[in-house]
Amino acid sequence: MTMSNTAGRRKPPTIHDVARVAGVSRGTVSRVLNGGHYVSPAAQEAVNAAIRKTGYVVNRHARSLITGRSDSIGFLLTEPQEKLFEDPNFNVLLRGCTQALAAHDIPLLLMLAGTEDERRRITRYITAGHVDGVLLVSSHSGDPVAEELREAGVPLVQCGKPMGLGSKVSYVAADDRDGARDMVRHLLSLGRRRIGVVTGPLDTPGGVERLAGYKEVLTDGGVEIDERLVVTGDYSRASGAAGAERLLERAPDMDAVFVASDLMAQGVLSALRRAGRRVPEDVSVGGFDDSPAATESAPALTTIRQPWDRISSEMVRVLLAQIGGDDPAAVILPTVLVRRDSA
Amino acid sequence: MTMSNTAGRRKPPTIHDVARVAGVSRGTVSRVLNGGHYVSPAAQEAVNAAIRKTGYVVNRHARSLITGRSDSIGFLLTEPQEKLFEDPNFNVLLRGCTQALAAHDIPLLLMLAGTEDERRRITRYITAGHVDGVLLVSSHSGDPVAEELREAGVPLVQCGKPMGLGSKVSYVAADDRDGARDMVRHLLSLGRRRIGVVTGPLDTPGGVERLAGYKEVLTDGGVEIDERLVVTGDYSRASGAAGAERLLERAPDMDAVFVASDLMAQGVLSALRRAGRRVPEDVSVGGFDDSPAATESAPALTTIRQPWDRISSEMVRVLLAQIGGDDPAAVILPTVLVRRDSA
DNA sequence: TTCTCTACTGTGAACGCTCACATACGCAGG
DNA sequence: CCTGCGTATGTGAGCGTTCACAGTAGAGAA
Repeated sequence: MTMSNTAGRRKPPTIHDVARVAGVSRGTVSRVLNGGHYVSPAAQEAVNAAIRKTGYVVNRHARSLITGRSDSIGFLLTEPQEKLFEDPNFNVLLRGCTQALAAHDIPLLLMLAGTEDERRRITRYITAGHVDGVLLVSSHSGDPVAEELREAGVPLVQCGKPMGLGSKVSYVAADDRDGARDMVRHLLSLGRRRIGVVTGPLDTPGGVERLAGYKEVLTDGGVEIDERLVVTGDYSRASGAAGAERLLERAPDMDAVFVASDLMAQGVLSALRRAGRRVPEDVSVGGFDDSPAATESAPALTTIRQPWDRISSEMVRVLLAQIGGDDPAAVILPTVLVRRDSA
Repeated sequence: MTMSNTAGRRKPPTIHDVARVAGVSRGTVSRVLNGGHYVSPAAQEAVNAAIRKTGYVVNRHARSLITGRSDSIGFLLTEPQEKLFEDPNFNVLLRGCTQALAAHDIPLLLMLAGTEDERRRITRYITAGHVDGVLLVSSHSGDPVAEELREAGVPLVQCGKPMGLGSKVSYVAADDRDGARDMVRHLLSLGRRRIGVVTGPLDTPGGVERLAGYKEVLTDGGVEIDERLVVTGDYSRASGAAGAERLLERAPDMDAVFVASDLMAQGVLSALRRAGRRVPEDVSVGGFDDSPAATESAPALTTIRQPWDRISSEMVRVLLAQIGGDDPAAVILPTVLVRRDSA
């Protein structure tokens, strides 16, 4: 990393310049910059005018050097990174977090830890205090990064419920179980009784919880659980198609499928079409996520909307609170059933 | 932005600690950290051992304060941000840039400038010198951000050829025109003669260039340009469907379509299906991008692959070179025709 | 020897900011 | 009158680096 100084950019004004122009001291300028307590209205105004006039922008490095915080936070993805391309939710989340942080004037550092090497590098970077906190996307269980960061005392908020022991780590998640309940209840209300399910990976809380909601509602509704109607996918489109094929093979009388993600549901739709089943006439299909893909499929997917915009803003809120000294917190947000054509 | 210091994180070791442990001075440690010139092998080794022992990580803020560079770069998206969700290429690009930078130990700051407010805030942030350079994604013409940053002397690399006057701004782009040529040549080789085109927005270089390639090959091949076979889309799936409908209406004898993006091509495929045309029997369809969507559609899309991984790494290379003092550079990378089922 | 040159090492200053402290100015109460 | 207190302001120190400069030591040349 060798970068020489760039020619043609002139030195930006410092707090000193502002103080001189405003006719006050550095201290007063600094106080105005940091909330304006103990500053007379006259000085306040003079400083603000001087800031406008000089075009002053605070030098965050100098500030960080003394405050010990970086005023920046990391967005860390430890999933294998193909997920980045397959899952549209990731985009919504990343955008939401970036904007929520921007509102606090905090830059977001994007960190991708696909390989072991990257993981080590990033862990060092974070624990060295170069970010004040971390927004973590990592649904798989046993992720050592989360544990390592937690032990190092780095403020941390996970997206989605962590699997491990209820270790004291903050997280924000949609109510997976309740969303699944809503969908399966909806399928029941349509008169369906042979309801299949394509779950997510069962080492992810989303996979487990959505399956649990499915079983709960069926049991409560007096429908017996048939394990032939339960298959596991990995949230990919292909695994959805494969899952549907397996379901049709094991339970040809299936009249509905609850699919734990929209992407998988797209695969399910293709497989059903190939098998000659009409959706929703022969088989109702319910997805999960309300991703953009949901409206693009034919027929449009009935699905469970996860409130991604709220998830991202809550993640940021919880993280900043934790950085401010609050205890870790768990936030679970309600989902919404979105009725379209597939069920 | 108020963040109190977090409890429970202890002070990281400084260059002083390393020097003490290694039995040398700060200066020597600093020299080892910055390339190790004029350091004896013995001192070198002692310092490295001390670094390992103490777990020292350089404090980038202190370094930046004196060097005047931030050793971080910004990834700036000025497109309306729905593009972020619709366009899978964006993901590939973002990931590629992050990783290419990671190899240089440079963090990437994600900046989204959707609104006017955000634009101003981000421009201030950048011109204040808080990043050493900017990777810019902004295909629309007349983007004032690019101009503003250029005037401020901020090293800048655009993704895609900028529209404006050949102003001296670096960019990295795929060879749009040549890619279009390849595809249309391919369609001609299949015996198609009534070849329609759904272009991108004509205020983007991609839109213009791909259309130019299309016209070039037809003219060279002795096929007369029929303006009824030319419609303009906006890279969205919906605009592809609408475009195909308009084409069919104006030229029912169309036997092929070159679509300027895979996403639009998906819309075209749906529209053709709805109109009862078989692909590729009745109408051949050629896309552009080779996005993940290309293999997911039915039939799988014949398309032009843009070398996104190389685009991102070249963007980073060019930007770092420019930060190092090099002149702005333009890089144009070759595309590849990927034959699948749709043509 | 003495002088120069090269390779290496240590030291003080400075980067731009915040924080703790000192100070100054009313204005109340004793 | 002095004391005390709350508000408002200025000042010095120091955050952890790098950089320029001043050395030091040893080798080779005069």
